[in-house]
Parts: sequence; C-alpha cells; structure tokens
Amino acid sequence: MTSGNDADPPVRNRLLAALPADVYERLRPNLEPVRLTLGKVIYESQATLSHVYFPTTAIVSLLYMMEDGTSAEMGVVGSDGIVGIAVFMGGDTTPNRAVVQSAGNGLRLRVPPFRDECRKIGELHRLLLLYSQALLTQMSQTAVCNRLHTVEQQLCRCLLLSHDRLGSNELVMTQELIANMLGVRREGVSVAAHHLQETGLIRYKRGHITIIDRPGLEASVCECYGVVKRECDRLLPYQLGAAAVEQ
Amino acid sequence: MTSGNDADPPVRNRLLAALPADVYERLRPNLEPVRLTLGKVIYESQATLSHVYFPTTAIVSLLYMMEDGTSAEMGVVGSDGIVGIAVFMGGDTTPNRAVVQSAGNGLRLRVPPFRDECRKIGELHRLLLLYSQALLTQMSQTAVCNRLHTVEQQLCRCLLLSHDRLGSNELVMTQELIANMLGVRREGVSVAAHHLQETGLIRYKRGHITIIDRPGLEASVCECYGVVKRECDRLLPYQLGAAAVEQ
DNA sequence: CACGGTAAGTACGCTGGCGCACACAGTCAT
DNA sequence: ATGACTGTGTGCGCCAGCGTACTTACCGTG
Repeated sequence: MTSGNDADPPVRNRLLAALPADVYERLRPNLEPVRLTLGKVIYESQATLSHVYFPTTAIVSLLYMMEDGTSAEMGVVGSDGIVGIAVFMGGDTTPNRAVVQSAGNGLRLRVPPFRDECRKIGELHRLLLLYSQALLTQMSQTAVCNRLHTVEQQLCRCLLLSHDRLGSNELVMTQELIANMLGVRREGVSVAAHHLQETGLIRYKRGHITIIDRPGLEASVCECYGVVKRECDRLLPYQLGAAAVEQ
Repeated sequence: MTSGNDADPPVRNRLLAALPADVYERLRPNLEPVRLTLGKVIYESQATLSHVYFPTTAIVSLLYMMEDGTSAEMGVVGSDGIVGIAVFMGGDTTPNRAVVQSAGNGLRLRVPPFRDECRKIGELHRLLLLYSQALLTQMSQTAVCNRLHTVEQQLCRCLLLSHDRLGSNELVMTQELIANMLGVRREGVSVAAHHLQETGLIRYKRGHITIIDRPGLEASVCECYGVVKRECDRLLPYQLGAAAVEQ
C-alpha cells in the first residue's frame, strides 16, 4: 500500500527507503519533490538550512570555497545519503557549500519536521548516525587521496563515485566542473581524461563522458575508492526499496 | 564533592567536563586513567575497540596507512575530544589507525558502559553528536589543505593544533613524526621548520620544538586552521571544568 | 670518554602539477 | 550560414615536493 512509495518508482533514496513504513509514512506528507539542476547551490557555507535534501537521481558535491575563490571537494552525496547532515548533528551550519554536480531529482524536507523525527531516536536516528560515519570515512579518505595520489587516479575515483550514484554509463559533466571539484586545473583533467580515453576506459565529448570499461577504471583508481566503497556498503547495507518492497 | 573530580586536577577532558554531574558520576567508576606513551597505537585500522579514550594531556593522531606503508593524518584528538567515536556512530570500526602523537595521560572507558550511557540519549549523546560534526569539519578541511597548501603552511597548522591541545609552548615531536603525520617527506619538514626558525616563529632542537611567536604562526598558517578552530569553538563552547566547578 | 644511534641539514636530478597563452571544435541562437 | 560561446587540446616555462644519498650534530649508554 503506502501509496507514497509507488508514486513514480518506489523510494529512490536509499536512506528513506530503508526506513520502516511507519516512520516513512510520518515523513511522507512533508516530502517535497524537487528538481536539482546542474550547478544549483543547495546551501551556502555558514548558511542556516531551511530544508534537508534526499537526492534520488541527482548527485550533490560538498565543496569548500577558499577565500581566493578556488575550491575543493570534500564529499559527494547521491541517492545513498542526505544533504544537510549538520542539522542532525546539531551544528546546523557547516563551512562548506553543497552544489549539484549532476542534475536530477530529489526530495526535500523542511527542517522542523526532520528534526522532530530525529528527536524520536528511532530508526531514522540510527541510520543517520551510520551515514555520518560513512561520510566521515569519505571525507577522511579524500584527505588522504589529495595528499598522495595523482590527478588521473582522482579522476578515476570521481568517475566511479558518480557512476555508482547514477544508473547510467553516461555522465553529464564538463572537465571544467571536474577540475573545480578535484581542486586541480582544467588542463590537468583534460590530459588525464585524454589518457583514459586512449586507454579505452572512457569516451567523452563536450560534457558527456561515457564509461566503457568499468573494471579497467577500478584497476586504475587508487585504493581510496575501494576503502570508502567497502565502508559505505558495510555501514549502510540497505538496498533500494527496502521500505518499498511491500507495495 | 564529586571526589572523582578532584582526584588530580578536576576533569581534564573537556568532553567529560561538560557532562552534568549525574552523568559523570555514572561513568566515573568505569573511567580508568591511562598513560599514553609516544607512538602507542590506540587502535588499528578495522580493529574492534575494547575501550574509548578521553585524552587529557595526550594528543592522538588519526592516520590512514596506505598499502605501501606511507601514511597521512586525517584528524587530531586532544583533551577536546574522544578517540573511538565510531563506537558511538554505530560502525564500531574505522579504516584508520589512532596513534599517540604527544605523550600524556587520558581516561579510558570500556565500550559496554560507554554504549549504555550513549543509549540513554542524554547530554553525552548530544555532545558526541556535536563532536562528530567538529571532527567532520576537521577532516574535510584537512582534505582541502592537503590539496591546496604548502608543506610550510601545513606545518604551521600542525604546530598550532598541537599547541592548542597542550598547555605548554614546548612540543615534544621529531620532524620525522611530523612528516609521517602530514604525509610528506622528512626533508620537506626539515626545510620548512628551518625556515620558521629563521623567521623567529619557533625554535627547535632534537625533537623539542618551542613556539616563540604564536601570532606569527597564525599569520603564516593557511585559512584552514582558523576555519576548524572557529567551528570547534562554536560547536563545543564548553570550558574545562564545567562539571568540575562545583567541587 | 668514546661510541653508536637518532635527529636534522644539504644537495641534485626528476616529475607532477601550476599558470599562462592560444588554437581548435562542437553547439546554439540569430 | 554566421557568429558567439562554451568546451577541449596543446605547448612552454616554472616550482614544490619527491627519491636518494650522504653529512653533520646531538644525546645517552657503556
């Protein structure tokens, strides 16, 4: 039943989908579908949030903007997570910016009902704690990767992260965008991407990147990708549709 | 009264000190003082923890060890925090290693009583959530810093972080140790330290570094340090002895 | 006091990535 | 079709940091 779950494909956000039906039903009336367009800033550094977002088909990047305007990514959120975890943690704001990295859809929830549900200390609370740890792992591994690995390895990581969070083999993102996320020059991305194309792992054309040989990418990426992936799978073993199964 | 608080100076860990007296009293019988010697590994990557640690005068570094043996720091915990936050978050293990970076004391608590108190969803729970956000900020900013800043800037950051968590102006740490933490070569640290000494900001001699001009260091460090510091102060505004005041 | 070990200084060639400048190629609106 | 714009390719000099190798200085121990 739970008609909310079959409005369109079930619940496309894994965090929401993993909720017990009763919790989901309480949230459902407040969940508002939103279109997340490429480049949209979901929240600014230090801004008080009005909503938290559950991406479904969109991918959101958490960036830090330096005073001089350069930026670097610290984490990525897709259908596996939530944008605005700081509300859950109690700090409400963060020093980073959330930007849509791949256009798509999501659901958003105003902060008051979200907070109410968190305070009930039920399954949502437990899942969010686990998700926090997953995000912590992702960010810390990003730190390591930034220190020790090459642009090409990081490009592979970026592509695999995006691929995981997207159904398709075709990613819509320019090299310029990737450069901003990785915190490197566009030219550096250009060279690395060119190389991956020559090796036959990807193909691309003006903002469209196609993943051809995913195992090959996995062989080229640094260990950081695997560490984060395994940790996420371990911490959040829920599958899409766990709550939506019983429709 | 609360004799636990005046055994030695009050409660030297800010997280513990911020607890209400009744919560602290519940934990106190299980808190065991421990000496944390330089280089001691508090927990290994992927290891199940038997205790969580509240450093008082020690400083603990969270490192990721690459498969090839090189390492990089992702965070630092001193008297402001707890080592083993993964137990609170529910994942129990993490892919990193906790190593004592500056010898000193701490209190440790077996996991079962810690978990019991967390489950009560009281002040400890609230503080740990906030601390998690502070750690998240620290790690994400480390990622940014690793990407964009020079070894010298990062050395300044490292020195300031240590100075904040220590009473003294004298840090006991070799350049080799710092190199491992920052994930750079020892020679790089050597050159940077030499430069800071020439500029008159620090002085050092065989594993002993003295901070001479703290404002000067703050002027040389990148913005990352300030971002993390401000965020920690904002999230965890408690002072040492908040719970110990009423002795 | 001599010795051995650990900490720190120095040098040199190499390379990855930066900054800059510019050429070229799809794509879209007029 | 034309032109403007955006996305990509390439080249060049430069520099920070790496890897390696070796020296020097300090300290504790026997």
